[in-house]
Amino acid sequence: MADLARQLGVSMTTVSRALSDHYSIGPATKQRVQQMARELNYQPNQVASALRRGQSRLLGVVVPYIEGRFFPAVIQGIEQAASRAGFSVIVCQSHEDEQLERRTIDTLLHAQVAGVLVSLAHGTRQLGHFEKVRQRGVPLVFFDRAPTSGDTNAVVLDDRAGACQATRHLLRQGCLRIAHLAGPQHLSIYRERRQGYLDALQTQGLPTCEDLIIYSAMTVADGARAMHQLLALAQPPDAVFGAGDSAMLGALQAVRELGLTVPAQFALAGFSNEGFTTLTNPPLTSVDQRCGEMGAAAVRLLLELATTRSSRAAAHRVVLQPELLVRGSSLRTSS
Amino acid sequence: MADLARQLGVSMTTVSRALSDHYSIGPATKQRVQQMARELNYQPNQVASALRRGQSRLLGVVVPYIEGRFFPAVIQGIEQAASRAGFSVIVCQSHEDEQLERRTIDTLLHAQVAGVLVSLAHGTRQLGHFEKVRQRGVPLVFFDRAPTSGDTNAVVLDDRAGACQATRHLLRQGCLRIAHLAGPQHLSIYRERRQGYLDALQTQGLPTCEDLIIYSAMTVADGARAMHQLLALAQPPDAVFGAGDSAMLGALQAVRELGLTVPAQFALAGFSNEGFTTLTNPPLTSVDQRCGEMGAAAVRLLLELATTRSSRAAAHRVVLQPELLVRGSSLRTSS
DNA sequence: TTGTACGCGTTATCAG
DNA sequence: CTGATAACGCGTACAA
Repeated sequence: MADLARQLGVSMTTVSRALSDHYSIGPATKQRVQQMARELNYQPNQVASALRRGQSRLLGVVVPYIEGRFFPAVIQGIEQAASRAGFSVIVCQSHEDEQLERRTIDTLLHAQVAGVLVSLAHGTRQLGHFEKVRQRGVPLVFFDRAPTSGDTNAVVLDDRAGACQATRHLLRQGCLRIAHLAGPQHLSIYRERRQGYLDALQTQGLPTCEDLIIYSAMTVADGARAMHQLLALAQPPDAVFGAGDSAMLGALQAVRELGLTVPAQFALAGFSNEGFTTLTNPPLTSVDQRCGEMGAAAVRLLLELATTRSSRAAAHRVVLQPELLVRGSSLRTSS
Repeated sequence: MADLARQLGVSMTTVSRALSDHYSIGPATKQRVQQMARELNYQPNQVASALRRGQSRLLGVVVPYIEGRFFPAVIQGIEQAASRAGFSVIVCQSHEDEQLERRTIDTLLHAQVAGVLVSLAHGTRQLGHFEKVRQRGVPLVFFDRAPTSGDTNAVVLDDRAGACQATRHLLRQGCLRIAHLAGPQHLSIYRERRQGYLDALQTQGLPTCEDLIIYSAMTVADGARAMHQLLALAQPPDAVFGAGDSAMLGALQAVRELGLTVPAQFALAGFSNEGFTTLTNPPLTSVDQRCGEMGAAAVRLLLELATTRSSRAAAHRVVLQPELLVRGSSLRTSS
């Protein structure tokens, strides 16, 4: 920067201001400085800048893990939105461990990140480390897995609406008795999805029957097992909505092995739009979680907070509507 | 830090040195300082440290994309190894675009990363941006997709050996005529895998037949199509080794629809150990790419370079051996 | 509108 | 073994 100033016969202050587009610099000077900066291929030292301002152009992201489809896709969205705004992204994993989560938050704060995006580990109970973030004035946004207490900024999915949509779709396809594969009910996403399923039945004035709801850990094997159980009932269902795609994969395999044709005799719809849903035969109808949009929305919210920091206004909570992707496992040609 | 020094009645210099375990500090003093640091919950400002030393505790990672199974798994390995060594990780995507790749490298250099790990975008031809990294004295390691010119540090997989291993496994299972689903031959990984397949046949003294090799883009549909073609031959094969798992998924579906039992009448083995390989029926035998080990090895190599920077010794090239995971699609009970 | 001077929190250098 | 001091590169209050 000193070189630049000398070459132009101005002070470093002027250079600094011209490059950061400060208002008190004449347009002519600005032009000259920026021109020369390009010529000399000047690269501002972001570390020095971060030290001086106490804040970098880095966003920290904490996720439970980065395998599977969901989190990479969200990170993808975060990355894109961030880079558009001139930020880079540090990704850390909590491995579903509260202790590690606490440590990664520390790491990020030390790196002077300009903001933190978090999806909670399942085990997390104490939220003290996030309080610390707030105290340092670093904006904080949760996505997907947010604390239930309402005074936090978060971007979440409307699981209930998605489940309702999927179930109603099955009804519209002419299904009369729809079963549900439910996940562990201590996780809110699975509670919500079950509730959405019930909503859909109730708005149609249909009876809900606990025999048609099977609870499990939602593995492939669980899904297959559940179908064997359901199809052995006196009044077996003619469709199933599952709260996760893996279980639905097992369900699909089981249904076909039991000799039913899909979707004519039995229809299926899942949740999450996993990668393999398009690979099965027939492909699985599923509820997409809008991963990319979620990431983008989280960044937007974060940057908004960063600029209007003063306003201690009520916490924002963005609720994304999922999208039902209808595929062969539920689409009857008649409709 | 000033507080710390005052409380202990020593200088900041001493504190700094004690905390970084400098040799010229008495063990007793070290103890006292570190004790007090813990008590006051002192957190060194990494940004200031980075500014002063011209190097941070950040590693930059550039990958083409983070969707799918492979790269997240490698990043996982990188993250783990890095955090063990006290480094954090910035992940950037090149989106298979040379221009973007160049820009991410700049971003990382500005962030003063201590090292850079790169998996090349497919389109990259000019390697000038990497030369720049070297000039700044920042250690650079490629993983998986490395430049062909030999003077670079890289961790790669022995695709040829993996393919050979898989093919030999099929031979040992009693298969006599093994076909191959090959990928685009302008990509070295697919060339290598084809070669490994040929190696296996040749070492067994078996003839190789171009009719049994089908070239495609390796999609699910390609795999199915290929099987229809192969099984219509006058002398159809009794097994197939595919250079990618997606194609093998299509192949498996096609084979079963044509009425053959797997693995008794027809055996299959794929490459990459994708997530869905355990979900098919029967599960797919596949060659695992040791993603985690690759990440860890890359970090190890990088840190090694960082310490022995002076030595302009020959570039290291670590070649990882893949691991064949035998599953139901190729395992005959007789064996 | 521009320039001067100081400080952000560390660490390297040199002197004790 | 320890301490004083300068410097890393930038942003900003204040003076001109």
